[in-house]
Amino acid sequence: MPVKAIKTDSAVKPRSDLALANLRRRILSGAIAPGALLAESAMARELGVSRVPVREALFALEREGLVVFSDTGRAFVRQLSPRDFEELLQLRLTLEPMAARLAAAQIQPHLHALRTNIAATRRARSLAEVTRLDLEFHELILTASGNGRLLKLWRSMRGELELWLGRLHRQHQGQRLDTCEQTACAHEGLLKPFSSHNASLSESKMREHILNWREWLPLQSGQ
Amino acid sequence: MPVKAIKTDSAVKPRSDLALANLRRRILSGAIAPGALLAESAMARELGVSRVPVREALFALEREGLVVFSDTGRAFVRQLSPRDFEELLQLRLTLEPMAARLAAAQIQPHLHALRTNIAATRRARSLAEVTRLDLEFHELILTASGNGRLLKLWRSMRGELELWLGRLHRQHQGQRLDTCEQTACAHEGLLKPFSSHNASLSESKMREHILNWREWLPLQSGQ
DNA sequence: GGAATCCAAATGGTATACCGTTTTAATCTG
DNA sequence: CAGATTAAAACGGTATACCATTTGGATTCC
Repeated sequence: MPVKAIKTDSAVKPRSDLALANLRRRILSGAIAPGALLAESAMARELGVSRVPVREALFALEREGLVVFSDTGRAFVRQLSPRDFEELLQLRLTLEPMAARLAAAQIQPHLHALRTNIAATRRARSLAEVTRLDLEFHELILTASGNGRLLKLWRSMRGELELWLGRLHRQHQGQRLDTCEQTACAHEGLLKPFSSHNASLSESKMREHILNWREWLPLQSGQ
Repeated sequence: MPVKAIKTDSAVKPRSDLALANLRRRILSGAIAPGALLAESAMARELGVSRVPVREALFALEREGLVVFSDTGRAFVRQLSPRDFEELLQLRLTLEPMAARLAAAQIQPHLHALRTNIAATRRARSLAEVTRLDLEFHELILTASGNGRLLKLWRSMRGELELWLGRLHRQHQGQRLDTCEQTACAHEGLLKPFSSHNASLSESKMREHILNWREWLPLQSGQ
């Protein structure tokens, strides 16, 4: 055993991860407005790190869809139009039913996590929490599909979804607090065809579920 | 007019783009073997630039699927298994028929480019060129779909496809030189339902086309 | 001979510094 | 006052340097 004392495994937090988490949180919470400039120097100063990790974080955020770069290399908080949201929905309507079909055959090991998620949804105390759990439920299905790339594609859209939903909720505070139970029920309904390993029914139910979900949303508003 | 002489618009080549293009070419051509370590310092020395632009290029290549990072941050040339390729095909079978359906309504402005592509495919002199034109044809459809995110998702898979196909061709040199005409014909067949704006037929023909294409490939081999 | 140990070289993460370009705003011009 | 000009500040791209960790192999030990 080395004299050097205990090796703490690692637990070394890269500063770029710190910057990433910080910026992501502030963008999703709306603390940084859509369209705002994310200057490397300013962010670095705020976070007490150098520009290099900030730079990496910005690239990562671009991949998540939360940030866009101008042609001169400046980073801005992503702005979304209703059109953007429709595009995302179109993709969900293709990818998620596919995931549901694939997942039906091998859902067993994931059932516990799914049920836990539904229970947590019922106990959720805020719209933001319901949204997070909702997306998590869907991501669990994507995971269960067994197609790693499919999951990756979904994750690359998740940031944009959260961005849009967060802004939507902030514009309609207090409304639709019943979403909690509705979401839980809808997800429970999805679980049935999964449990019986019915692939084609899982697929069509998922498509229907996403279409319904779309109807619930207040669709107006821009940015 | 400024005294300072002519402003050459820009034409300033970022060194990171140079590094990106160089590495991409060498990886796709097989000059750098699958699984090989891509050390930042070595690449920087070779290219005569500092590590910073190399670093950026590596991140970009990771996004393209040509490079993977170990948990300690080292970059390696991507290795692909038959399973990976099957996942890609599953996704193509979902995304491209969808793109075809959407594109059918608004294919008009893209017909010329598509026909030019087919003509070029007929004149292609190497398997690599056919592959490039083949992928370009499909990317044109994705573009015509009008869903920008759909195109982005496709592009994030394109690198992996090229990687796999390149390796496959190098293992079966000289075979299937008739692919040239076959590909052109298949693509011409696809063009018909597009021209008549038949969305559902475009969709199913595209699905069929991809399935056929899969059959043509020599499926064995790993890495 | 095989496994644990240890050390030197290699590697990645990050801070700092420099430079050309882009922005921005103040100034000038009509 | 509106538009063009220009100069200063801000910003991004990149080179260099330093440090902690990782790696790979030589060495040691059993």
